[in-house]
Amino acid sequence: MYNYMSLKDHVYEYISKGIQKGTLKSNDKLNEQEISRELNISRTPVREALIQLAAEGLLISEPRKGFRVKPLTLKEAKDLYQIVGHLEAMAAVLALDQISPEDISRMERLKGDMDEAINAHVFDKYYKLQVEFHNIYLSKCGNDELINILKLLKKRFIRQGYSGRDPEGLSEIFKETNRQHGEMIELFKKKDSAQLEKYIKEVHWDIKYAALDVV
Amino acid sequence: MYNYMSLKDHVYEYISKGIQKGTLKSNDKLNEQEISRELNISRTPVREALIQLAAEGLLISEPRKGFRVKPLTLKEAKDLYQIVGHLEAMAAVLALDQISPEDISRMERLKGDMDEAINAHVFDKYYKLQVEFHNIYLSKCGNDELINILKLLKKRFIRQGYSGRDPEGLSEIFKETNRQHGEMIELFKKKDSAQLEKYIKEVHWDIKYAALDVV
DNA sequence: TTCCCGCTTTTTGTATACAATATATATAAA
DNA sequence: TTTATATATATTGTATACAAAAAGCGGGAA
Repeated sequence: MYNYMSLKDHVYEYISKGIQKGTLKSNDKLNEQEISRELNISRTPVREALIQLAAEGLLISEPRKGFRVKPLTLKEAKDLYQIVGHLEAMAAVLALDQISPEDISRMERLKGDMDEAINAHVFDKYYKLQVEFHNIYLSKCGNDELINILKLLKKRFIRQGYSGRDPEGLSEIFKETNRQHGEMIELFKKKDSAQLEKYIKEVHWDIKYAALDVV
Repeated sequence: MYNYMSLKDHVYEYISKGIQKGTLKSNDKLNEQEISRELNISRTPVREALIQLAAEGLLISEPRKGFRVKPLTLKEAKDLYQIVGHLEAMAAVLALDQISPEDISRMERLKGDMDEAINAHVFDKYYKLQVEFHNIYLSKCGNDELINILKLLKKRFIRQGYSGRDPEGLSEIFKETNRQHGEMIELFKKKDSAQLEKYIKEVHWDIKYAALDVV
């Protein structure tokens, strides 16, 4: 059996998705019994999932009170952005020697697709493409722990989709971030590691963008 | 009740310490029933602790097989060292403006104490002092998430004490790392952020030291 | 009203029970 | 002897049960 998923894992996905989609909001209480009723399972796997989610920073656990969705404050989002920026920069520098011409082409193609998505105002599509873009160099950095940590950290500030937000404002911001993707491609081509590191850290993951993820 | 600890938390500490002290070694199987017998509790809090430990990277979980102590390979230790190096460097730079003359004095005092500990071959003492030293600037970096992440990461490669290892070899290495602590103090004094970052990242957390933590 | 106290209900934390899978053992065939 | 197969045992995953603490509620006192 290849991808066996325990009930705990299902609950994990369920809550996780709820936080991302925005159905679960900051500070929302997670009632174990309620969840077990919703999924027609017992409380045991529910509690196990909640403990895991708390360990990963998505929930906070208050002894004898229960679990709540960890609120993402602006301060916390900025802190996370800063960390992610540093680690992404590190990954890019590590990947620099492993990036193939095909990787560069894929990045360029993705940049084009992203522009289309932005113009069409399909922001969830843009989001997915952007993940793919970053994953190209992450997957070549050679540091598996780094890849994992970044995945967990990013999970913490990606909440709810972009629906119901000002499309023009988002467009402007994403046009700029995608322009930055272009710059990054250039730096990869030039193999300018110092500039690449600085650019990713200080420009692309500038904490001013953190506000975007705070709900 | 201030520091309420659930049974789950006790198990967490128990296993956690076991890994650090070396009584639990890489790939050791964790039998839930056995642990619950040892601590005179039921399996429920045991499982909860194991899940949390797996989420934090200390254990690995194999579906329907159970939990094992995650082996720390040289590759993994190096990967973690590299990440910690980058994040420590980041923290130091962030802390630079917040470091007071008193902090510097404390660091200098600690450096002296560490030299004493090394000369007396009391390496566990050195270890504790060194943690305290690094915590001085970490606590002033202003990024709480960073502090947390570093704590978790370090937990993963600190295994078993230094007893039963060549004291002369350890002495030599620690003398050098403590000399580096001195260099760091100088850079803090000079407020030379670029050099400080580079030094911590490339010298103090050089991956060649990773081998020290692999058992 | 507002605050406080005691009672009831809910919810968490833990123990126990049981089903399903994995592991170990024994037996038989090559 | 080795390999394969059947059976017994141990272990995990999940459900249920229960005790202890927290939250909710109603009635009085200020």
